[in-house]
Amino acid sequence: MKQSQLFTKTKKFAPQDEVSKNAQLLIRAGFVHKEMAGAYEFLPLGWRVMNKIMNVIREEMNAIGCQELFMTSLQRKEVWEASGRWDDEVVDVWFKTRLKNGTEIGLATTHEEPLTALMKEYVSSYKDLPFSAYQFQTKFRNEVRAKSGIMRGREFIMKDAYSFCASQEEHDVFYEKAKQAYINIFRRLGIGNQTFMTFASGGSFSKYSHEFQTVCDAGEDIIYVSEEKNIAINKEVYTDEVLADLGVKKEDLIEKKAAEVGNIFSLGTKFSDAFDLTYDASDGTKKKVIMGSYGVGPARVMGVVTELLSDDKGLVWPEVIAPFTVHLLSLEQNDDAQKIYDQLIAAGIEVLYDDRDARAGEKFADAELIGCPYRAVVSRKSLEQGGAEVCCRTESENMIMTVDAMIEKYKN
RNA sequence: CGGGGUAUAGUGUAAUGGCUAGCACGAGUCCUUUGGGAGGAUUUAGUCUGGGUUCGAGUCCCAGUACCCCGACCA
Repeated sequence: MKQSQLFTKTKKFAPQDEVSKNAQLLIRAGFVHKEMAGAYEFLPLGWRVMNKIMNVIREEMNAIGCQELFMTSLQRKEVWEASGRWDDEVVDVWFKTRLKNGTEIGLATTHEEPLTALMKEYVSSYKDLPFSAYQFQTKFRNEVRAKSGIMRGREFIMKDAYSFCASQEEHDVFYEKAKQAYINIFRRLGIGNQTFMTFASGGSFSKYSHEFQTVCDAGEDIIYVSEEKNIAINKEVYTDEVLADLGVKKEDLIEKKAAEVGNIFSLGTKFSDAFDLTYDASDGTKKKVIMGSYGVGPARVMGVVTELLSDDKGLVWPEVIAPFTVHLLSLEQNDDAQKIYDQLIAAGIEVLYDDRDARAGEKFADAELIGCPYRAVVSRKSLEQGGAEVCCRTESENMIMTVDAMIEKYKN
C-alpha cells in the first residue's frame, strides 16, 4: 500500500474530548473514527488489524472443530420471549425497532436464542452431536454510558461461539478444548503474559464461568491474580469458599484492574429447556442438549493491545496483527525505493510504502505513530551501503539490509 | 439511571457584554529547503440548535441536542 493513496492521515493531536489512550492513539494514527459515543468506524489501517485479530481467532476456533456461520442481527420478538429475555426489565440494553408492517424486532445483543431455535431444525439424534458453531457478528447494546474508546461500544463485532453436546461429559470435553483455544488466541495476539483465565460467577448450571482478563488500567474489572497458578479470581466471586476451591491463599493474590477480552460459559440446559431442544439418545429416550457459549471481543482486544503495548511515540503492533509488516520510507523522491517496494510486494510481504513528498521527520514520526513492527528507510545513504536501514519499532538500532535479506526475513 | 462538566474552522486553542472573532496545526498555490513534524509569501475555513435579556451576545438567562467525566449498570 502506498501511503500517498491511503485516505487516512495522521494527526498531531487527538480530539480533546477523547480521554482513553486507545482511542486517542487509534484516532491520531488514522485507524478508527468516532461516529458517535460508543460507535466507531474502522478505517483501512484499523480494519486490517481487526481482520488479523479475527483470523487468529478463526484459526483457533476452526482447530477445535467449531464451524463458522453468519447469523442475522435482526431478531424476532417471539424467539426472545421463549427465554423470557425480550422484556426491557430483564435485558436493559435492547435496541428495538419495527418493520414497515409494524412487526416489532430487536437488534442482536447476543445470539443464544436464535441459534438454539435454529438448531431445533437440525438436531434430532445423538448422531447430530456434538456440534459447535461460531460467527463474527455485530452486536448492539444500548449501553447507558459508552466509554473506554473502542473497548466498550454500543455496536461492536463479537466472536460468539455456541456448543451443543449430548451430555455433561461431552460438554466438559469441549469446554476444556475451548479453554485451550482461548489461551492460544491470547498468546498469539501478544497479550498472553498479561491475560489470566479468571474464575467468575457461573449462573445456575455451573459453579464458575471463565473469563479471560487482561491486566490493564483501562479495564473495568477487578481481579485477584495468582501468578504461581497463572489464574485469577473475579472480585464478584472473591470469597473464602472460592479460594479454598482453587487452593489459593489470600496473601498470594494480587489485586489488579483488568479488561475482559473473552469469556466461556457453561449454559447447561438453560436454553434447551426454553426452546425444548432435545435429541433422541441411542436408547430411544429424549434428552436435553447441553450448551455452552464462548465470546471474544476483537475490538476490545485491539484496544487492550493498544493500551498495553504502545509507547510515548505511538502504537506498537505485534507482528501477527500489525496492519503491515514493513513500513518502507523513502527519503528522496526517486525510483530506488519504488523498486524495493515492488520487490517486497512481489515476494508477498505486506508493506506500507511512504512515498509521500514529505520531510524525513514527518515520515519517521508517522512510522512510529502507526507502529508497524519494522521500519525500512531508503535513502542515498542507505543505497550506497547496499540496501535499506531497517530497525524494529521497539528498538532504535539500525542495520543495513539488502532487499533479498529483507525478503528472507519478513516473508510470512 | 443519579451527579458533575464542556460545546468557537478538519484538529488544538484565544477573545472585560462593544471595532471586521485572533493564533497555531492541517489543507490549496508558489518559492526556498530536504535524515526527526523546516522557512517565507498567499489562500481556505468557525461561535452546536432554538428562544430570551440588551442599543449591542462567542460571552448573560432558559430550553433542546451532542460530547466528556464520576457512580450505578454490563443479562
